Formats: sequence, C-alpha cells, structure tokens
Amino acid sequence: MAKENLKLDSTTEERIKEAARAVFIKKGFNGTRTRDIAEEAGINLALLNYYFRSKERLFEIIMFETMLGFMQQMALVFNEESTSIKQKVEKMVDSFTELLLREPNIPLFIMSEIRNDATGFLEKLPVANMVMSSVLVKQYQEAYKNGKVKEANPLHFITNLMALVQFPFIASPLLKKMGNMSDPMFREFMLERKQIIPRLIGLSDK
Amino acid sequence: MAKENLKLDSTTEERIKEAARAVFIKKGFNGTRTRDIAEEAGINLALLNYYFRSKERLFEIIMFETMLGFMQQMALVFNEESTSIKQKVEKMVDSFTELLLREPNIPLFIMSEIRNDATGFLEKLPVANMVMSSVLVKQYQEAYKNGKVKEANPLHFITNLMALVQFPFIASPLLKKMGNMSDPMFREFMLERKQIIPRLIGLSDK
DNA sequence: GTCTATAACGTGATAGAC
DNA sequence: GTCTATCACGTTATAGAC
Repeated sequence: MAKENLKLDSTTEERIKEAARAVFIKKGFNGTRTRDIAEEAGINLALLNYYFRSKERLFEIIMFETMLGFMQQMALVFNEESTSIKQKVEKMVDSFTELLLREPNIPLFIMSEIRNDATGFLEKLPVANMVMSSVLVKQYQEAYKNGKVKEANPLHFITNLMALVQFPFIASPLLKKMGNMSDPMFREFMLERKQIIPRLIGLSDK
Repeated sequence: MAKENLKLDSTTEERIKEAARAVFIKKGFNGTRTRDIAEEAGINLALLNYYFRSKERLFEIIMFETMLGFMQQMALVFNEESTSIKQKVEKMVDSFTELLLREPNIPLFIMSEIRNDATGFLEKLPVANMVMSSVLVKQYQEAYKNGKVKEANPLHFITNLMALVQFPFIASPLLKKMGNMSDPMFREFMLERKQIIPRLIGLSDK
C-alpha cells in the first residue's frame, strides 16, 4: 500500500483507471486510443492489457462506475425523507451544478455511450426503479393530487430538471461561442442558474 | 438528370451523401466505417473516394449542412418581425419538436462532434451573431426593460428554451427506460411537451 | 463511372526478455 | 511487474481493369 508515490497516491492499476476515466470521458470509447491512456497514466501500453485484459473491459469498468456515481448522486437527494420538493429541487440543482463544474463532460459522455450501447449497460442499471420509486416522485404525485402542480406525469418534471441543469454543459461550446464567454464566465453563468432554475420549475413550498 | 432511379431520385453522388448523413448522424464520425456508408448507399466502397476524396471531406460536408440547416430553422423563427416573444416560443417549440421527431439524433450528433472539434467548424459558423442579434433577443431585452421578465441575460432564456426541447431527445434512451416507454409513447411524451414548455418559460403576451 | 484487388496505415493485443 | 518489439487485424485509400 505504501510504495513510493509519484505525486498522487495510487498503485499502477489505479493510475491506469484514473487515466482511462479522464480520456474516455473526454473522447468517448471510439475516440480513445489505448496509447492515449497509457501515455496519460505514464506507463507502457502493455501494462494496460496486463491489468485489464482489453480496452473494452477497461471501458466497461469506467462506464459502470461513472453511471453509478451519477445515479447515486441523484438517489441521495431524491430519497431524502425530511425535505420538501422545493428543497430537493434546490439541492439537486446545487449539487449537480457543482459536480458538473468539476467534471463538465460527464453528461455528454453518458448520453453518447448509451446511444452506442455495445454491451447493454443500460439494462444492467436499475435506473427506472431508482427514479420512479423515489421519495421525490411520491411527493410530486401527492402535490398533483392537492392541485399544487399542473402536470400529472412526474417524468416531465424530472426531465425539465435534468434538462435545465445538464444541457448547458452538453452544449457548452455553443453557449460559450454565443455569449462570448471565457471559462470563468461560463462558470459564473452556471452559478447564476442555481437561482434561475428553481424559479422556473416553480413549486410552491409544501 | 433522368436516369433510371432505384427507388428515389438522386444521382450516385447524392445517394452517397444521404447514406453518409444517416450513418454519421447515428454513429458519429469515429463510430462510422466508410464501408457502412457504401453499403447503406448500395454502392462500392471505391466510389465514395471517387466522389469525395476522403471520409473526412465527406464528413465535413455533412456536418456543415446539418448545422446550417439547424441554424436556419432557428433563424427563421427568431427573426420574425410580426410575432410576440410568446408566439415565437410556441413556434420554436413546435417546429423543433417536429424536426427532432423526424431526426431525433441530430442534437447529440452536433454536440458530440463539436466536442471533438477536429476541423474547427464552430469557428466557421456565425452562430454567435445569428442568435444574439436576432429579433427575439431584442424583444427579450425590451421585455426586461419593461419588467416583463426577471432575468436580464437573454442567454439564460435561450438556454432554457433549447434545453427543454433538445435534452429529451439527447437523453431519450434513459427517459424511455425510466418511463417504460415504447417509441410511440415517447412520441406522445414529446407532443405533450409542446404545451408544457411554453407554460414553463412563462412569458406574458406582449 | 463502377468495379475488384491490394497497398498503406493505425490500433489493439501479445510474446518474451529483464 | 514492467518494458521493447512485433504480430494480427480492421479500415481508409488507391491502382488498374472493364
């Protein structure tokens, strides 16, 4: 465990995984060369196959962990027992924005790779259950019964929320171009949206 | 011009372009094999290079035309002189939804390829001017002065609009999974959003 | 213009020395 | 465990016959 560390912690295996994560998320599976990963990790190409057998196996691990992390982030807020819908929306927007400011390429990565769907990871993840049986959805259905929201289908609500937070990161090159924004300005832009999005979603405190 | 047509119009050159468009938009540049395009077009692989010199050149043509078409669709509504903001929003949502129901993969295609940005097509397109100097943006700024909208920056308004329409298509596999939706059900879901989105954007008639 | 055959190259993976 | 050298294969592109 305590060998001589280059500058981080991490065994060789972990350094490869971190490098793979960075390159895959930036370039996607098809755009990534195993040589890129090896270089990023500062190791030899052969070591990649020594530890992970193949590019595909390494990718599946990264993809699985990334999606799982993303969903757990959602589940954490969606299933809080003691907060109102409005509070959950604010928390969601806040925590997702912070997450995506750190790793802005995750949404486009996930959507792109799901489109390809070589190995069918979508089937393996309980994404349907996780969202639709969450506390948040139950609260939303309750709110609909009480006439607090106009739309019956909670999926529209979820869609709106995810769209308003994630889309700007997916379209960031276009938005930066349109608004003549530098990276720090784009960051400010996204921070502003923490106030704007809950207002748009428009829920009365319950 | 009037040769014997297989089932469509189109010279060989156009059939290759149409095939290329279909395959590129579905699989992206890196995911596409020139053999796929040749097969889809029903021609020999060598013909592709005969007409277009290289995969990259063919791709650039497709990419350019696709982005241009997308922007013209926007420009058309954004620059109407005689309609209110609210009417423009309704038209935008309607026409974009119809467009994307026909070609659902366009948004993810555009965003993915812009991320890679091999040839710098983003620089070549006047996307900044087109949007920010549109009639719609001018109307929005006027509305802000009159206290009709709360947010000063029109880019948030544009972002919200594009996000709410385009994101569901980008995330469609996830949404279908979550809502247990077949393709026809997803179509219905998107048609419902034609009513929901203008309500969310929430502008008074002006 | 359209085809077949093949060259040229890039990439994933492995053999084998250390 | 880690490296160098190399194989094996898929893919783009082209030469040349028709």
